[in-house]
Amino acid sequence: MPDSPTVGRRERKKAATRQAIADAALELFLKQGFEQVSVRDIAERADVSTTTLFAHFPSKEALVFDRDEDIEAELVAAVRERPSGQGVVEALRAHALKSWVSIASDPRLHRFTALVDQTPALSKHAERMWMRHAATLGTVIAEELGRETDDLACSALARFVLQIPTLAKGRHDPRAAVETVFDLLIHGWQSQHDSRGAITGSYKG
Amino acid sequence: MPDSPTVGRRERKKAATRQAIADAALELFLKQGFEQVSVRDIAERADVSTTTLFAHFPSKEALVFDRDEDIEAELVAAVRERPSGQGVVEALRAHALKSWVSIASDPRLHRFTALVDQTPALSKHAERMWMRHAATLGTVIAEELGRETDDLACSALARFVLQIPTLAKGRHDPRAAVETVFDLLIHGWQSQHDSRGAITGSYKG
DNA sequence: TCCATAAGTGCAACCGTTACAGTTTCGGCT
DNA sequence: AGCCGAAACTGTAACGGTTGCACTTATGGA
Repeated sequence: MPDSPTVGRRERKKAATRQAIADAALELFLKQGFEQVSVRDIAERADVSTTTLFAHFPSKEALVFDRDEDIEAELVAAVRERPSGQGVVEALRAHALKSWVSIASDPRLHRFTALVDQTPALSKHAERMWMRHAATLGTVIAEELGRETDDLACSALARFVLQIPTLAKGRHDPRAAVETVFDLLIHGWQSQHDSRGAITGSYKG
Repeated sequence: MPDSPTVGRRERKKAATRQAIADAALELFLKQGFEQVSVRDIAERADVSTTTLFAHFPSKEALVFDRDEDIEAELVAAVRERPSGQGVVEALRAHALKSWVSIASDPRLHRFTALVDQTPALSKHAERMWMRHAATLGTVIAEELGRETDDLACSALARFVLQIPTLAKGRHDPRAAVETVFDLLIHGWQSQHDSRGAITGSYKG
């Protein structure tokens, strides 16, 4: 019994097909580049019809991010199952450091991250992926805090936190970048007073 | 002399062509819906070839946001030409209230905003538009404050501020939403302590 | 055992987008 | 005034992502 109970042959085959498609896609993309591979090539390699391919993935770009749903689930879990007494922001910070940063800097995934970074269509898609999760995350945060589902502070927090992966990407020290931005979110930009120039000056300062 | 000097016939004709295309597009989109109109229809209506159409606009979606560049220019100007002594954040807040909020709630533009809101491809494109401006805005802010071009606090501020249009859209009081989010950016989420639940609780709180 | 239904197939078409090779139109320069 | 290179524009054809459709096959539950 390879899986959890009540998983019939049908579902296993479906998962296998999906995985075969994702694997074929990644392999071809890494070898030839995203633009150089057509969905028909991928379907061929995975031995399915293009119709089936699009039954499993909504677009060519989505083939690369097949763990999309898991990532959202982990994000939600990080907030929902945080240690009692821990604030939502701290839970998100911990999750960001543990999951995003280490994944992004894992040398085994370097070829993957390079592929995404070097392909505009994929970077674009990744960015939109995070924003799609923002709505979900926003309602989860609101729920956790007992606020209205569409509470503005919660929606804003969700959107801003999910900008962080994009913001940290490509920095020499992504970990430090994540920490810095979380500190900014917590304390606000008024704390940005230094000798050079204040971000939040008052009128006639 | 209809324009500024040194504007020859060539440039005027080019601008006219561009405008004709944008006008044709908007007219058809409003009448029949974005998906129901093909770029060939639009080109036909504007009496140009589809090749010409794509020489002026990079995509079908972009036909709707032909003021894109002006909007970015205004954004940059709002920061660069702010009253002396005014903080960057305050300048952005003022610009948001003056330009974005009033445009978004202008009844004359209702059909336009409704079109965008009801067409996923267009909402998506609008959101990406703002993010494209984030890079520019980030460097301008950094420049104004005499920081490194890629200063993290500046990049983050730019991205977050440009989330605000999306965040405020669809709220019953967009103006209040803008104000609230700017206050959050300035003071941070630690200020979110109320009787129900603190966003930034500490461990073992 | 039988059947409703989900998964997969193959084909054809739609449509956004681009390459290409050519023509017309300007604007600067002599 | 007249020439020339560049810019704007054209028409056609193709490419490739995506979808609709009618159909077959396999599966799990009744």
